[in-house]
Amino acid sequence: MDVDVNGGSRRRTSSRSTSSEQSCEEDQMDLRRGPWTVEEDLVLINYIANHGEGRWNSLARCAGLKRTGKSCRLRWLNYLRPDVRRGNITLEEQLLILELHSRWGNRWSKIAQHLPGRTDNEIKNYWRTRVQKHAKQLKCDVNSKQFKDTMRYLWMPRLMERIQASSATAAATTIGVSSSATSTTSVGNFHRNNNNNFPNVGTGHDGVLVQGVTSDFSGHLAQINANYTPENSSTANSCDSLGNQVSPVSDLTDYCYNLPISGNNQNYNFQGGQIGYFSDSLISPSGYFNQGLDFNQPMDQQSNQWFDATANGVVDQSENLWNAEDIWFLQQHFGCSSSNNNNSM
DNA sequence: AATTTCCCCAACCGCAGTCCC
DNA sequence: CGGGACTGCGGTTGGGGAAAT
Repeated sequence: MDVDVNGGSRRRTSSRSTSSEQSCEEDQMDLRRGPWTVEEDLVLINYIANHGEGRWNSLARCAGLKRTGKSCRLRWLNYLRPDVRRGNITLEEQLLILELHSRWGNRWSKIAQHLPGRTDNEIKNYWRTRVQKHAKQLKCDVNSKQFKDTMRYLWMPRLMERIQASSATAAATTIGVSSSATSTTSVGNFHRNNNNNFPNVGTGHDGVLVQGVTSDFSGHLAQINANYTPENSSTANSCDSLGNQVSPVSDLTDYCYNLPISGNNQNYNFQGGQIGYFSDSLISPSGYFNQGLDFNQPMDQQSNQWFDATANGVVDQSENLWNAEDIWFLQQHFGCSSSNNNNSM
């Protein structure tokens, strides 16, 4: 991401308008807009390869591109730059986006700094198309506490569990041992590790005070990301036709999550990865687990009618963040009603 | 098969911040 | 110090492909 890492990238190192730049200025008439052509891309790539980036307005003129400097900059940074990472957002990246967005809000460029190769535009699009869509499905405002808690207590733990599961599977595969998602790896055993080598999260990076829920969760993130690179991501192990990495499970959709849950109000154990850290490090959303529900009662006995409807495919579980049990849970605890059988977009 | 609707994402726009003259 | 030029950021739009009807 293009940021003022040292406060100096915007600093002009030469006088505003050199003679060579001025000689180019007559080329700036009838500016083009809209999609870039292959020829334009090549011109821009070649010019930057020879002259470097920056000074976008003069670059556009001198390269002979009938584009604004802003357009050239955007095209380069979001598409042509060699280190732009293409393909689906991986689970790790999704988790990181959710975590960082919960901390910083719509600071896309800042979030993008922590996802190498991803652009602010891409993250922004991801958020708008995926996250906000699910908020609408739940008829929650994406900025509401309800939805944020939903992300924190359902979505993010789920992501972590999926990452754990795929990591365990990959590891077992590597050593030739069959494995299942019920690995002995316990998410609940994660603890803040300030020695992690993922420096950007969980350790007060950027002057952000990381504490409480965020702190501990960031510790988990740090663990997850300590060994993460785009190359070794457990979920980025396939490629599309262009050779770009594509996550086989890039969305929060198809995972069958196993409730019911422990009846303890805050010791909220999910099958699979053990999410016992809720009781220690995460603050239970007020009252969410404390409404007298019998979690030990089978889900389908509690909500037969609705469950049947979802099980019959009214809810497209392959494309929804929330499976039937989740939505039931959300209805019970958050007052969010599912709109999966319609489209509120 | 044709049409409509939905969804994704590249690109644009406006604004604010920064730098230099 | 003010103003113009430039850059970067976040919000928004619209084209095109996919899915649904």
